Amino acid sequence: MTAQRAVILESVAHAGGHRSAQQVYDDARRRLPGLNPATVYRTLETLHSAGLVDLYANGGHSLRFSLRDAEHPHAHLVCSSCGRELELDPRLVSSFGETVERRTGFRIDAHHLTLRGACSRCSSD
Amino acid sequence: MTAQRAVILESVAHAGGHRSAQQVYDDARRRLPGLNPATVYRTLETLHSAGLVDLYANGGHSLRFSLRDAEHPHAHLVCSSCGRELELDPRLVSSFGETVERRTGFRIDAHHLTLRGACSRCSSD
DNA sequence: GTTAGTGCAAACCTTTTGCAGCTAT
DNA sequence: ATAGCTGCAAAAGGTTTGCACTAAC
Repeated sequence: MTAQRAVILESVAHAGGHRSAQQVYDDARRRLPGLNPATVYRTLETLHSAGLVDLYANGGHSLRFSLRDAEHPHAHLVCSSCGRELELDPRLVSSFGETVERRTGFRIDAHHLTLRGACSRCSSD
Repeated sequence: MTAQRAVILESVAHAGGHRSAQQVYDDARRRLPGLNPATVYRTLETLHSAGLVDLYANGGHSLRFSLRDAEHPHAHLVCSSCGRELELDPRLVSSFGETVERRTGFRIDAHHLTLRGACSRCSSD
């Protein structure tokens, strides 16, 4: 565990996670000047393989990273129109996941669950 | 409606949809040599605005396109391990969607619903 | 001395943009 | 003439790779 990794992991943990690589990079570099983007990506990949960090795609333009929290899987609701992101009650996610598994045998990875649609503000327009 | 658009639309419709821009491009160019990637993207955007084509992000590395089928929204279950794709009973999707909307005000776009996880075969390993 | 991690720069892939030419009204 | 599409080439944004250097066991 190097200084870079510690700083990067802290940055991911920061703000409850859900940060883009760019955000992690900016944040980490503030505390560790000279840090390189490649290091950020490589480290995030390493942390992901180690099961410490989740990654998912929020809309095709960048990867997102968050601390893994095995006890509390959650879904992301991404508004296609304004880009706002909300989190969905984990219980809703798990009960849906259980229903799907019962019916199809398919086990949804709740850590990667990203649902697109329209948030309350945008759908009322 | 130009020749390019017809060919691109056909390519999207092909194989039940869910194709990357690259797949659409390769397929369309086979029938219309000289076709340009920029034209594919611009046309897909146009078709999307016209409500003929859906687009969504599948895994962060490329956009996916499919024919819009307003009558039969469906979710896709993509196995992260073997790549197999299953379709999910639309009724499960809509009831989940209704619950989410009741609780959060967020209206999930069922046309863009792609869930990753492990299929029955792979999760029993 | 071997292995793992880092910085740097360059490559890469997907997507977007500027511009000139063409086609059909 | 005008407006809309297209091809081309170049740019843009995000991510990955090759390579040499350093630090740690």
